[in-house]
Amino acid sequence: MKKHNCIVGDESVCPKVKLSIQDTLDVVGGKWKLVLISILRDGKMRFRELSREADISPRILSKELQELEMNGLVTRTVCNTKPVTVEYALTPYSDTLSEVIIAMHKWGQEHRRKVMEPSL
Amino acid sequence: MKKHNCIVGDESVCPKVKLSIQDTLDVVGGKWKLVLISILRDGKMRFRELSREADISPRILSKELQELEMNGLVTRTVCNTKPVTVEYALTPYSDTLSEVIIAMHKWGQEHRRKVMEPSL
DNA sequence: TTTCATAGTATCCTTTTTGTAACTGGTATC
DNA sequence: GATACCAGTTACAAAAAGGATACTATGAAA
Repeated sequence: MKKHNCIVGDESVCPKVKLSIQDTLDVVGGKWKLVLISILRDGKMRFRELSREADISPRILSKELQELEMNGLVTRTVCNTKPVTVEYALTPYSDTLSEVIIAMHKWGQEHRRKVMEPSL
Repeated sequence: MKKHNCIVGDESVCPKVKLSIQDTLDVVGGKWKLVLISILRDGKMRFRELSREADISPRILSKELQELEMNGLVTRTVCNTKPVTVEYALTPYSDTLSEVIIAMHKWGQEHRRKVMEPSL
């Protein structure tokens, strides 16, 4: 079978792929982060909007956004509006996740199509 | 901001991206599935091997493999060997996940590189 | 003054996930 | 027979994730 181009030689199989995937999952794993990012790709959004859009409770949303902010994927901007509003937007760095998001988007679509096939 | 090509018109933002991502996460979300698939891309492997390779306990591994098998991503083959061995291998369908896995692999590598940057 | 909207936080609870350790059953080896 | 390896399963525990509800604080509108 095809081996990956692996710089470090070791035990039996290169650990880099496994590690890389795990690193990625550490940052955008879980139920919500990629969903939130994919929603924010349509443009910045306020807290409540995002909450409604993603159908996620404030508590979880708050936590997820903090984590995304910590990892430099999202910015939080407080606006001087009538009731103070807060805008969340993607950072340029988050663009590096485009491939991942697009790939998952495409796969999800195709998979649904496949699963929906009439009793094949 | 750019809108996605959306067939169904609705509330405010197209739900298809969100749904597609969630569909994907339903199948390969969680801590292990993508890791296991990425390991199996190097070739079929037996239960214990996989357990050691991924550093995952038999209980979890068993459950994850069952779910992957249910979703048509992995095959389970019992071999008539001295002590019975069981081989797990990827299905052709799992190849459709290549883009996702490669994208996550690349991103994880790049992200680690970025995070490791000496006190930038 | 009461009410509503904003952006969260606090509290409590349930569900899901993950892990550990021990154990089954089969075959082979010592 | 005792031991060891394989592929799991079972029972139990711990932790993480997720969710519901209520609440804070601010300011504007009714």
